[in-house]
Amino acid sequence: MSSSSRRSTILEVARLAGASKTSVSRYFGEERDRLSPSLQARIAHAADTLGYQPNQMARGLKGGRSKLIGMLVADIRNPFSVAITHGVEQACRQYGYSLVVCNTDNDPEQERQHLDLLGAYQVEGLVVNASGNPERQLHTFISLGTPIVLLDREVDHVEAEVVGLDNHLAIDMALEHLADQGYQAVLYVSEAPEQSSTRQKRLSRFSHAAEQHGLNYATSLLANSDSTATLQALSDFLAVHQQHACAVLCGNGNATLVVTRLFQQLGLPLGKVGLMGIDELDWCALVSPGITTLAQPTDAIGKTAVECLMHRIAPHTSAMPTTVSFAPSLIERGSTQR
Amino acid sequence: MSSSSRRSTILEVARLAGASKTSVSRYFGEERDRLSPSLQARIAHAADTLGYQPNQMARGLKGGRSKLIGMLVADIRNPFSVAITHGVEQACRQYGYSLVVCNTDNDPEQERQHLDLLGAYQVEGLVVNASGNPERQLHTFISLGTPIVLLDREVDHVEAEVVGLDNHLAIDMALEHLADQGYQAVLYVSEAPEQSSTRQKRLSRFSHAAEQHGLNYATSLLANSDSTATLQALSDFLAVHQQHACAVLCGNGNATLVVTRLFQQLGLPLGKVGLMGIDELDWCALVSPGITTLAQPTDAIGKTAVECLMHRIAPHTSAMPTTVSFAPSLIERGSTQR
DNA sequence: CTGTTAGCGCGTTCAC
DNA sequence: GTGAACGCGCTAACAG
Repeated sequence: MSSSSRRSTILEVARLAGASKTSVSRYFGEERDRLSPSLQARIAHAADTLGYQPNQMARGLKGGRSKLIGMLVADIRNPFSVAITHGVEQACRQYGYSLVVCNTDNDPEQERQHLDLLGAYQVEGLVVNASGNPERQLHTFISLGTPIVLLDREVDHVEAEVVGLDNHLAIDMALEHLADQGYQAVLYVSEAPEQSSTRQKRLSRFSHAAEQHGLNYATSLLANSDSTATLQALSDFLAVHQQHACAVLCGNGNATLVVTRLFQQLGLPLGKVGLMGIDELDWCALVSPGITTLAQPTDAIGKTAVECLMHRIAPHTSAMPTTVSFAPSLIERGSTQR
Repeated sequence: MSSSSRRSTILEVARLAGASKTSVSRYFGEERDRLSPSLQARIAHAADTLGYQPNQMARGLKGGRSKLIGMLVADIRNPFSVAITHGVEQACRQYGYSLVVCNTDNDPEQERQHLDLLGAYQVEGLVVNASGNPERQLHTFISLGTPIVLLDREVDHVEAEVVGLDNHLAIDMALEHLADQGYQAVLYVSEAPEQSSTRQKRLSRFSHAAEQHGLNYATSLLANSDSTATLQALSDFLAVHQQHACAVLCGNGNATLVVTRLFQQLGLPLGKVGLMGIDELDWCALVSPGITTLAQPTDAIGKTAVECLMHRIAPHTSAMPTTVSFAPSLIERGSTQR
């Protein structure tokens, strides 16, 4: 049991190859060109028979190059977050970095802890989908020269690139589609906007744009784990506007889930009462006649976030934009077909 | 810009506190009792004003204690995997460990790379939801004394705890439920079982148990990205057994998704033709009249996996079981109501 | 092209 | 209780 044969070190490889530590280090540090072919071969062989692998910890110690990117995710169970994370991870790997994903479960306290940890592991860059307002900690990263990218949510007083959806455009597209389809009254359902700049933007844009389109409208905020308030808001809305064609616009995937449940509880006919959501979900096509959504380009968002980081890690001097917003794409289904 | 004020070191804290490195080290190494109260206060203050944080890299270098757990996930976009990952992460944090999650996208090559990386970062334990058969690499971890836990999928020739669902029980429960509901013929739809011991077990148990229950049955394997073969299999099955009450049992969440789409394509009435799936999904209640599922205790599975690791990292001498299987819970809905 | 010499920041004896 | 000295595995000068 547990023979526990130590991991072999650079020194052992060097000895076995009849070379010096430096040469071995160079061999693994992408500087092979500087080594004679014969030396390379000897080192390669030695490393192979010893099963040697450079110790990243030690490596990071010297140059501060941990080859680690940290990512903070507010809610890993949200399919949208998962999709983004997937994109971020792919991009990191492509650049030779590994990703440490920390889920905060929307808890600022966990967020703080995780940020400390990521600092302790010397991450070279940070992708932050904030759940609170960890200003102070983010500032220490910034003052340490560690690049930060904000994902989907801004953080007060923290200047960093913000990568995400073009929220104004998304709301505009949604309302335009709903208006085109002949809906005259729209209820916007959102999760609590306090901690999310994105939710705030969508919400405020909604009122603005709804007026522009000459639509009747109202908004409703989702309580944490109880949808009765929204149920009430929904039936009230339908009652008030019974002579109009009504629709509900959901601010994100979770809202869509909750509202769809409410539609079923109330026995509302999808389409007759319109339903549309921001964020595409696996099952939107399955709830007949299908739920119309605005899909976010999650891979592009994730990839862009990492690219921002890389530009700052190895400064390309090219000035980086301060905000990168992507356009959603409309996936039209029966739920907005009257 | 980028004032880049270095991260402060233990030495600086020591100086500012008028103490020695050792004392500071002890202070952060859970040996505070050995320090005089006044010293503790001085160190605390110094560390605080300097914003000091022990460098995990350097820490790990000496004793090999990276305080890192590595996790390999075959498909991070599968909600089931996400749920498990969530459980694993929670448990790690609880034990003071951080989790490095690596997604392999079911690609053995990525799996190999990620394993090398995790090794390089000196993870103290490994939770593996394998996508290939990385025997060799897992063995080097084992011979290095790094504990491994297999999640949901076994790996040939690798002896390690396997944590997951009790697959036999799950299939038995499903068939019993279907039989109880009066279904007489069941089609089992599974993803390709080659690389997954779990899929194999469910599949083989299915035939066995179906016979025991005196059911007519057949199986169909899902092609990667094309469901026409399964569509064919499904209609054939229904045609052959048209005088029987038919049902489809889906081997996992993805199968459920695909089959539900097929039901809609074929206009099959849910319930009239039964549908049941292993893995609970957000939307199973939404596709009316609801899809009956067997839910896995994902948090418990994740937590147990980490506990196995911890038992081996800090040996409690208590012998650990070699397999931990959990029972699923039946969530009954309209799709199995004739 | 290659080897030598210093540390990186920290934990750990072992003395005081 | 406390501090000095050494070494973890590696990279970065600086030689040769």
